[in-house]
Amino acid sequence: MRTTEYTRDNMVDLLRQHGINPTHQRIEIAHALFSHYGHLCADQVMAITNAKHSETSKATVYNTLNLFLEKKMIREVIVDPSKVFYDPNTYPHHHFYNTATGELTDIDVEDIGLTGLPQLPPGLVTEGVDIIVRVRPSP
Amino acid sequence: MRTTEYTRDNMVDLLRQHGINPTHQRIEIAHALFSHYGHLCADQVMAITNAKHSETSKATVYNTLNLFLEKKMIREVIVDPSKVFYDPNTYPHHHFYNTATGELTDIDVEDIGLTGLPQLPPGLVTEGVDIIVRVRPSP
DNA sequence: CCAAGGGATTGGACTATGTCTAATTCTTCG
DNA sequence: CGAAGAATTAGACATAGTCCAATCCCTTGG
Repeated sequence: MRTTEYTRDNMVDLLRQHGINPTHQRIEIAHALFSHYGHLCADQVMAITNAKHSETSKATVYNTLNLFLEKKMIREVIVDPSKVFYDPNTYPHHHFYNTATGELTDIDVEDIGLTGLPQLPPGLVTEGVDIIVRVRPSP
Repeated sequence: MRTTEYTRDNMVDLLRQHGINPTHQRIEIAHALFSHYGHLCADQVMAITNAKHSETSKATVYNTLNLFLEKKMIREVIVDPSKVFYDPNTYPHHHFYNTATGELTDIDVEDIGLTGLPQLPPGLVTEGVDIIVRVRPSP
């Protein structure tokens, strides 16, 4: 578990560590993602970065999120057909997804035991395993 | 594993078993899903049902797929941010997802051992557990 | 300091998936 | 037959995300 504070200076370092040129917009977007440690979607990221003064366009938000993904600085979580969540936690873990509220909660990878994955067809390699536990309020 | 043939007559029975009034369009859509045993998305379903004569509108395709989901006659698989796959196999199982080709392959639930799911916060119940193994061609 | 070049950002048009609505058609049944 | 209710429809609409050409900005060399 990370204990770093998510200052803008630390964001600059983080970006550099991932080979990303730290620009104003990228710093703000990284800060939004990491300081609201959680699971934001693109429009939430945009709302947060533009809360005070509108300074980042939709195109840049999407460009930047995709750049972060490519450089593996963040991860995407696909649980809702209508939008992608971006997860600043790249340490292996899984998720509870509350289908009523849309809330995502982490499950530590240590907490789940997974055995007996079938062999892959030849010529394929595993990119990752996502476990999503869909939950809802009891009736 | 089902061995039934997916004739239109059998589709009528299947619809009735799920409390769905079997209309022409619903029979065709069920037939498309079950005879192409696999994982289709809405536009593929529409293309198949309208292959010979165009007789089913986009609205009906979506209405019907959502009705089938509601009645638990099929399942949705959310792995691609841009579209939903519909899965006629409602027996518990998981998926390989080939991120390069978009291909989905079933993993029998018996083949995977899953232990130690963390306790749910009170007031929540589990709807289901989806395991997605993302794979890609080895480089 | 200035100018050039290249990367970053931008508005806005565009695409694709999916939803909504009001009008129409189909089916059922007295 | 005729009324009522269910199903279907075309097309407008909503929304997430992509694309592109124009502009901006930052760095570097002279």
